Amino acid sequence: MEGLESNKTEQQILEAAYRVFQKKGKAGARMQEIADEAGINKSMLHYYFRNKDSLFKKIFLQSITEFLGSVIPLINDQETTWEEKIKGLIGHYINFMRHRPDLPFFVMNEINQNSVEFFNHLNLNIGSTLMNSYFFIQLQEEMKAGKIRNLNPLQIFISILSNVIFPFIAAPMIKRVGKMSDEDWDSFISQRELFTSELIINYIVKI
Amino acid sequence: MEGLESNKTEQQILEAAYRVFQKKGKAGARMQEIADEAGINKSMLHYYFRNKDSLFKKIFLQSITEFLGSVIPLINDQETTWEEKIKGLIGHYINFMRHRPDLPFFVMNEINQNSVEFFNHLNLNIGSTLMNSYFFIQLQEEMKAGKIRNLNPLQIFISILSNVIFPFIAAPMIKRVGKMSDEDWDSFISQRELFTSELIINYIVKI
DNA sequence: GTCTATAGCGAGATAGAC
DNA sequence: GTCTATCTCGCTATAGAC
Repeated sequence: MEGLESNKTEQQILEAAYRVFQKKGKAGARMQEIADEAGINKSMLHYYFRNKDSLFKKIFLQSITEFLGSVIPLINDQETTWEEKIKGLIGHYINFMRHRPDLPFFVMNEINQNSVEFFNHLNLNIGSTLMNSYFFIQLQEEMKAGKIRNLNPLQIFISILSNVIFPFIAAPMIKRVGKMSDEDWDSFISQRELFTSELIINYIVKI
Repeated sequence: MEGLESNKTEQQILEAAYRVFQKKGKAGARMQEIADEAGINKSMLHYYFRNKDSLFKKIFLQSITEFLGSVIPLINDQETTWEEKIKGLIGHYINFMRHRPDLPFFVMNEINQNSVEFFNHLNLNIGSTLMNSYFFIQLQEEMKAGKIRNLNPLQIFISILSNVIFPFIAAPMIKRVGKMSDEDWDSFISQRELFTSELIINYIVKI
């Protein structure tokens, strides 16, 4: 029973820390705020996670894994065409960003802030995974066969991310510039999914 | 003479604050670090700018103006076609990001952190400027005439920004994934300029 | 495991000599 | 205008009772 209780507390802290760190960043987050958000005494944070740094590290690792890890099955799916993969990636990230609008910003911000060593240290071999992915192989084969435009697959992949993630990062600015209500924003994002799919695929296939 | 001296000191502080705030963000920046960067005694920061908040406000306002203001002449140029404007925008931002890779990230981060009121308070009427720009008018006319695809001009504009700015925001991640040296990165960015131009224009013109 | 009280320190801000 | 010394406060972290 004690074990369960402690797990519950620990879990509440983690969930609160997840929200606060992503919203405020490491430097801007306050241990007191995390404690309040969790409805738990501040000293419990230290009891379970020793200090701010190690709590942050846990959250950051979880965040970056969610952000990058979720695409791996998608890009290595043997059953889908490259075109379906592109649509799948765009749909996945639109959906992801709708639920966690702060996450990619948080991840990239902290990578920029903390030394690169820290980032290298948690060795997520995303690199080779992406460059050797079935998605990239498919694209290269189609290019060799002259069926699609001859392009750098990494540029294609970055374009997908750019078009879907950036709008969420710039959301406050876009809402203001476009004088959008929350419903306007929702439909803008729905439109964006289609827009991006067509934008990218159209460019790739045109000879 | 005194006036000149003080201006010089003030200027050095501003330049140092510009760099430090953009790199570390408001919460992460230290007054001591700004002073060191400027080669100037810490108390001088308070002498000239009263406190951290007001120094930050100055830098933020300058940053957001640089970021948004520089495009206004471009999108309202009466002498260029919509196609030239797109190429111009892409070229401008690639060049801009090369010299100030931290700026857009900084601006958008602080907009997210600080309350929206603060952002509203510095009323830069970018909104109506963009939506009523000559660029948007040109696009709408071409659409009405059936010469280009019928699209939301704001989606087009956001796509331009996304494809050019996001890669710089995600630079450390991209470099790592692509195992890039600094020269690799440079050529990736050069390639990106062409890629983005073709990507966008190709989609717009295809009937 | 959970709480209260408090130590310790870093950072922003000020006082005051020059 | 510029410097040194110092105040003050907020935040992380710990001690210790229960």
